[in-house]
Formats: sequence, C-alpha cells, structure tokens
Amino acid sequence: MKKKKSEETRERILEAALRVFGERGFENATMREIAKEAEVAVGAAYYYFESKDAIVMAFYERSQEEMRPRIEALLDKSRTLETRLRAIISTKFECFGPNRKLLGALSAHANPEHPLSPFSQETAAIREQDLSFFERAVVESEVKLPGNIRPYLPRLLWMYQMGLILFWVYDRSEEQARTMLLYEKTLKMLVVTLKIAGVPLLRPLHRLAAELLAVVYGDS
Amino acid sequence: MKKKKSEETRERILEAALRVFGERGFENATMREIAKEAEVAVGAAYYYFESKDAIVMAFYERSQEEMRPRIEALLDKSRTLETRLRAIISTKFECFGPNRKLLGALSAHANPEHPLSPFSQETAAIREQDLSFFERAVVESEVKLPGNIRPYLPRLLWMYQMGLILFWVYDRSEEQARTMLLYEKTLKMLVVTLKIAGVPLLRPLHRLAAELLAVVYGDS
DNA sequence: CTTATTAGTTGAACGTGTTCAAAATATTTA
DNA sequence: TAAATATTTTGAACACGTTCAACTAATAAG
Repeated sequence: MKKKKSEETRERILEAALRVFGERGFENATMREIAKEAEVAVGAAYYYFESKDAIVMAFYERSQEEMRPRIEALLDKSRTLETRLRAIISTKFECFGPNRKLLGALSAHANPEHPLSPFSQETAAIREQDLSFFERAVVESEVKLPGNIRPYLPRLLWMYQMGLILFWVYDRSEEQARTMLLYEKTLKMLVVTLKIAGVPLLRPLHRLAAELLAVVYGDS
Repeated sequence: MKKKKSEETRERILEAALRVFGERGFENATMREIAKEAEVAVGAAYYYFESKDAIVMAFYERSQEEMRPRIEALLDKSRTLETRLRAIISTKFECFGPNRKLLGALSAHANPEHPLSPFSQETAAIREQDLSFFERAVVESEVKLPGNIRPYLPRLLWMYQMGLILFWVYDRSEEQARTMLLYEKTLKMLVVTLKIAGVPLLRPLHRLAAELLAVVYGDS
C-alpha cells in the first residue's frame, strides 16, 4: 500500500467530479451525482473537500503541479522574452485544454473576494508562483525599460496572460482560432512596444506609467 | 391613481431588495427576506421578477434610465475627448455610488454567458446604448487616428471604462482614492497616446493593432 | 347586475449545496 | 488481545432559489 487509502478516495472523488463537470458543466453538476460517481456518500465528498468550489481549487493546484516542471524546462531552453512568454502561456493552453469548458463555468469569478478568483487571498500561493515564471522571463532577458517601470513588468505580463486566458475560455471559434490570432498579434505588439519604449518621444508616457503602476500595485 | 397598483408593488419589491442587498450583500440576501421586507409572498417576487438575478437586472436598467439624460446633457456641453470621457465615466461613479458594494457582489460575473454579465446577450441593449455615448464622444472630437483603427475606438474606450469600473468596484481604499488616481493617470496617458499615435515611429504598431482589433471584434 | 376572463397573490413543495450527529472502520495504547 | 482513540463514512436534515396549482381580486363582456 504505497498511497494511504484516504488519498485514493480523495483522488477518486476529484476524478469523478471532473468527469461530471465535463458532462454537465459546473453549475448543473450536483454533489449527489459526483458522490454517486465516486461511489461514496455525499458527506464523504465534504469530508475531503470543503465545498463544490474547493474541488475546483484542488484541480487548479494539481494542474499547477503538472505544469511547473514543463514550464521550467522550457524556460531553461529559451533565451528571448518572446520565446519565454510562449513557453509559459502555451503550456497553460495545452494543460488546461481538456478542461477549457470547466474553466469557463468558473471564471465567472473575477471577484477578488471570491475564493476561486485568480486575484483572491486563497489563490495567492499559486499566483505568486506563476508570477515567478514571469520574473524569470524578464530578469533573464535583455529588456531595456526605464527603471521606474521595469519592476512592474512581470506583473503586467501576468495580467496580460490572464486576459488572454479569459478570452480563450470564452472563445467559441473553431479550435479557439481567434484566441490564437490574438495571441500572435498581441505578443508581436508587446515585443515592438518594448523595443521602442526607450525612444525620447515616449518620455512623457514613462512618468505617467510609473505613477499609474505605483497606484495599482501599491508603493512596493 | 396615476400608476397602476401592480407597478407600485413591483417598485416596492425592487426597493426592498436593494435594501436587503445593501445590508446583507447579494449572496446572503434571501428571497424570503426580500419578500417579507416588501410585505408580499415569495411567489409575488417571482411574479414580477424572473429570478434573484433579474432584480439586479432591473436595477441596472433603472440606473441606465437615470444616467442617460445626465450624460447627454454633459456631452452637449463638452468639446474635447477628455471632458467627454469624464462626462460619461464620472456620471457612472456618481450614480452607482450608493450601490457600489452591491455591484461588487455581482461583477462576479465576467462570464459572457451569464445573464448578468456586461458582455452577455441579455445586457446587449444597455451595452449598445452605452457604446453610443462613446461613439458620440469620438465622432464629435478631433481625434487623428489611422482609418483602420479609428472604427474601434469607441469600443476600446468602452472597455477602458469597464476596466476602470471593475477596479473601482473592488477598491477598498478610503473614498476609492486609488481608483481616482488611476482614473486621472490613465486618462492623461490615453490623451497623450492618441496625440502621438500618428508618429511614423509607431507605424508598425498600427498594422498589428488593426489586425488585432479585427480579430477581437470580428470583421464588422 | 352577473358572469367570464384576466391579473395578482399565496405558500407548500422540489432540488440544490451544505452540515452534522451518529455509525463504521482503522489505528494506537495498555 | 482488548480497550481506547482517531479516522473515515453515512444519510437525514437544513436553508436556499425557484416552481406551480390553487386561490383571490380586479376588470371586461353580455
């Protein structure tokens, strides 16, 4: 017995839940059906997971664990900012792919006070780790940016990613083709923008941008 | 009897609901309590409103009706893009002010398939009218912008507004001071950006931006 | 005025997520 | 091994949003 039996039960419930979510969607899936599918009583599901939402949280966490090594490996191989960003974001698309619809039923939660929101206290740990990928991508690249803006770049890129994922989640086009176009074009724009960011013409924007970022992210 | 009695009942339920939402928050407010507060049976609330969400929808609609004349009057008086934008957005802040917290409980819905989402089919009418304000603001201003980007400007500004409102809704700072700073600084950046948008240096960005917008907003 | 039709109102009942006291099972202690 | 303790499992019960058949009040038709 390598794994504790309770660990197996937990896993069985999580798998059952993802199956039912996939069939019915998050809202229409009932805890009773999930329990039935996992061959346990309703109460058992609540013994392992605090709530229906918490099951999804567990899914997030498991996904993050799966993606981390893949992303780290790709980051090791990549040199430019562009390829680094591709490494991170493409991996997300791939790993979340099978559960894209589930994500859609969830991202109903932009509310930072909602436990499932990517901006909430509860998801802080995951978010911070994710941020560290962008920190690496930036630090290990040769991006020239005013010193008062540069510290915010990782967080900006993270936000950019979140927006892209949100678009993707609700993208109804074949194979999410629209998201992919968006992905290509915005990434190119990003690169061009960073390239010309140092031009004197844009100086007045720099000060404003720095002040703006200080407001948004506190004075840290 | 100027107003039909049923109209009064509907109004009474709506007011009661907003009171209870204000006290308890949207999630914690129960239909039973709202009905009690309005001195009707639960069923009556459902006779006038399709669901708990629908009550909020009615609130949206009523707010829009209130704001329209105010915004139109301000637009008549304003000449520059900046003051026009201020007219629209400041009015929102003022009108939604008393119910800011309620909005927070709701904007949990970024999901365009959720009826209450500002991106959903159900809110299309309201959204389109709102968009028309930005169309006016743009058309009646002297903004120089490449022809392939200009058509999208109203929608971009609308999005900018939505982002600002979202930030505001979750702004926990005293008097929402952070949002106000964000408001000032982003607006200034917007103006500066539009002013220098015609510079040749930025030519490569124009093509990318136009393609990008075509992807996002279809080919309309 | 009487009757028929429509508009408004009621509250019990349904299925939901969630709780919890009790039971069953596994583990530790003596 | 036997008893005590901890872990896991159970499903009835709760409060919620919502539905709906039955009822009452208002209005229209004859």
